[in-house]
Amino acid sequence: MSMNKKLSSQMEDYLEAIFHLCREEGVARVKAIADRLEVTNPSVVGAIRKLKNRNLVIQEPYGYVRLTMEGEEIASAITHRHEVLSDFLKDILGLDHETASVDACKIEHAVSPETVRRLRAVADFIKQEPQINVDWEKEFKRFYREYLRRTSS
Amino acid sequence: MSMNKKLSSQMEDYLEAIFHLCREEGVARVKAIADRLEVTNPSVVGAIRKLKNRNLVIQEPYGYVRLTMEGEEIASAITHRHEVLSDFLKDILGLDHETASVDACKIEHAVSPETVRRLRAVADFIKQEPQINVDWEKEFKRFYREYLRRTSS
DNA sequence: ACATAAAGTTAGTTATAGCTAACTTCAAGT
DNA sequence: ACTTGAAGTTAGCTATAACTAACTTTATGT
Repeated sequence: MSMNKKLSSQMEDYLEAIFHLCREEGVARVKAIADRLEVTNPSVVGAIRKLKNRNLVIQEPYGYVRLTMEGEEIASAITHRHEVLSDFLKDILGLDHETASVDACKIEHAVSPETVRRLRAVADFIKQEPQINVDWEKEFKRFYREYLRRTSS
Repeated sequence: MSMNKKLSSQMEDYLEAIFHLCREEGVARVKAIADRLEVTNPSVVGAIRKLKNRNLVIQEPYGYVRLTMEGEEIASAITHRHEVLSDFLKDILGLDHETASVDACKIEHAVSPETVRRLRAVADFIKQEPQINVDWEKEFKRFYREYLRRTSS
């Protein structure tokens, strides 16, 4: 059903924000969405109108914003992508939490499902595989320090 | 000097296309850029006008398009990002060349320089580190097959 | 050399997505 | 109950980046 043209990265961001606000506060308000995404209220209103037309959100006039079942499905898929990416950036690349989350936000709109699956698998492989008997965090950190020294000179 | 507001991903794509065409054919033509990016001639003309205003390309009227020194620098940085990503997707995640290149094209506009450096370092680490005495391609492929079997059920 | 095709260009339209300013509705506080 | 401020909304503007249609310039084939 619901003829599904791909969502723009902006619309994905709105969906994701609404998803998290509903989790955290039970409900999403225009103002809260605007604050989270650092845009103005009118921008949020415009975005919600589009998402309503696609049957991804519901909103009683002047009131709460909630995800429809379909919106919920899409939003949790996006959130999953975000988490896989952010975990990979933290656990494998060793980025700090903040940088990992910011980078994941940008990348999450660009990666294919197949790449997400494989990124997750690589992270699991490195962490679980007994043949890789290396303290990844420690050893990669050491390697990366040396790597920077070599390439910056 | 050239006050450097960040380029949009579209402008990055144009620069990159011009860069490759100049490499491959010595020179870039509007038509060739349009074909490569699958857009129309007027779109290319508009993009070139913007890049000219930023002093990133030169074009004699009705003629060839070439990169300025500054354009060349930026374009090769973008190309480098693309190659690191595409290598990582191929060599570490095991994606086929085509998928890796397409995905790299989309991701390359989103990743921070720090993440690119670390992705490259991880690829080198896995390939070079003697402590990881694993035939990565073979072992990860095996792991991923099993991983898919587990998670799809 | 000249007609014709190909390439480049311009003008004008569309869609997305942001903004400000101005207005409406809702919720409190007194 | 009424005022006031916060939240939601609308209208209208801006910028980016694509498109088509129509025009100009350049290149080519006979």
